[in-house]
Amino acid sequence: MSRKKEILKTATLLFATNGFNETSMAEVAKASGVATATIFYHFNSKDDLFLSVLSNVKDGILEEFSQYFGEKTFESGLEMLEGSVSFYLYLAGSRSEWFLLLHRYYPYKLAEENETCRRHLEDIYNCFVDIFEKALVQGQADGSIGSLPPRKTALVILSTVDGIVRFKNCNLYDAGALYNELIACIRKMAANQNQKQ
Amino acid sequence: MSRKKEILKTATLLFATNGFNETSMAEVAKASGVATATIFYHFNSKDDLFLSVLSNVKDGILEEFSQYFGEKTFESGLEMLEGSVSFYLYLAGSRSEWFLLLHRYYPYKLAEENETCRRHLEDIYNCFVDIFEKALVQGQADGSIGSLPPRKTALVILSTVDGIVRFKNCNLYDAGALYNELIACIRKMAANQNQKQ
DNA sequence: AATAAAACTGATTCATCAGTCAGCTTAACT
DNA sequence: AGTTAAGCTGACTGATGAATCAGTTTTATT
Repeated sequence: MSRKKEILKTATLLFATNGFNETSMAEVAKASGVATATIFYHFNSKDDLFLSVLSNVKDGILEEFSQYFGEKTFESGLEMLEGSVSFYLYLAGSRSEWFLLLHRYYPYKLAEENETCRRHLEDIYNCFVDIFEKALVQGQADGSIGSLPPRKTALVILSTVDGIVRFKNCNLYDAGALYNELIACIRKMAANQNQKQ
Repeated sequence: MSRKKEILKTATLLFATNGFNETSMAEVAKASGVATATIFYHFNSKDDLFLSVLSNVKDGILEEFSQYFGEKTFESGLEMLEGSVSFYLYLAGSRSEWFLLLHRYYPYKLAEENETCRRHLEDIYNCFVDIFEKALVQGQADGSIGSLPPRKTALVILSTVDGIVRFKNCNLYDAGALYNELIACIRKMAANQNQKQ
């Protein structure tokens, strides 16, 4: 792996686990096995490094989801919804550094003044909401999902799933222990209640 | 107001809006209209100041909820659940600094090594979950709420509501715009589906 | 082999910040 | 009025951290 990629990978992990302001460039350098000045050769500033990290995370998330939905087919919109939620939780476990990073405050703070950062975050969250929305719309077409506003309901579902991941990241409650109840709640919330399955 | 309380109030606001590590003691001092050394006269360290802030927030939250449930009575468990959710959202708006603080990462980081911090956070989240759980149990007794595990379902509901507040705090989506859908989702999720109202 | 460009680094700079301390001011009590 | 303690402060310290820069090493090209 090139030095630049090595630095990016290390920085992602450190920013995610310890936070942006809590991580010094010297730490990133040491953990990457390079001199501090080397980081500044590859990245203009600490913020620039952060934006590259975030861009990488975005690419990773979009890639993972497009791959999952490229391979998988679903019997109904409701199943697609459940699959999406499950995959979100799976990803939050296997690529926890991505979600830890997104559950810190720094990205959103930076987004207030930085167009690029704002766009990355929008892309990521639109990806999430779009997927849930698509499942809801498809479910309404095939009759597995009841009548409800798809975009806003997708946002409510995202906040539920995202909230559970946050609980895990903050050591408040284990996400795995809530998996069955989460799926049950989402099913009741979305399923077409006139048509018993 | 005593100087000490003035400092606490200012620190709460600054830690909430800018973050703990992003706020210097000099800033807190200036915004409180005292000398930096004065803060160290009243508080042993920056962490000690933070713990006092968190303790204050805890007292405020517990007080607000006990007051709300002391005044209000509900026709059914389902109505109590909806009332609780509404009050949570109302509080997250009127006392946004409390919830901003709780949506930062520092408290949870500190909780890993600090018993007092951990206890404060547990008290706060137990307060939230207990309220939702109590509503669910009551609703199951009066028939307004269906059969579901109350504690875990309460946690799922908390993550939904908390997730929506986080979206608002991160400027991702307006909580108010999702209010109706949130209530609708929670109703479908919890309501006794055999007994149409 | 010579040359140029790219990659990398040690040493340094300048700013910031948590925390200290010696001494000053105010309030309370006798 | 005198005494004491609590409240408060300006000036300082030592540590840390982002960023710079002059110079060295490596790589690619001719």
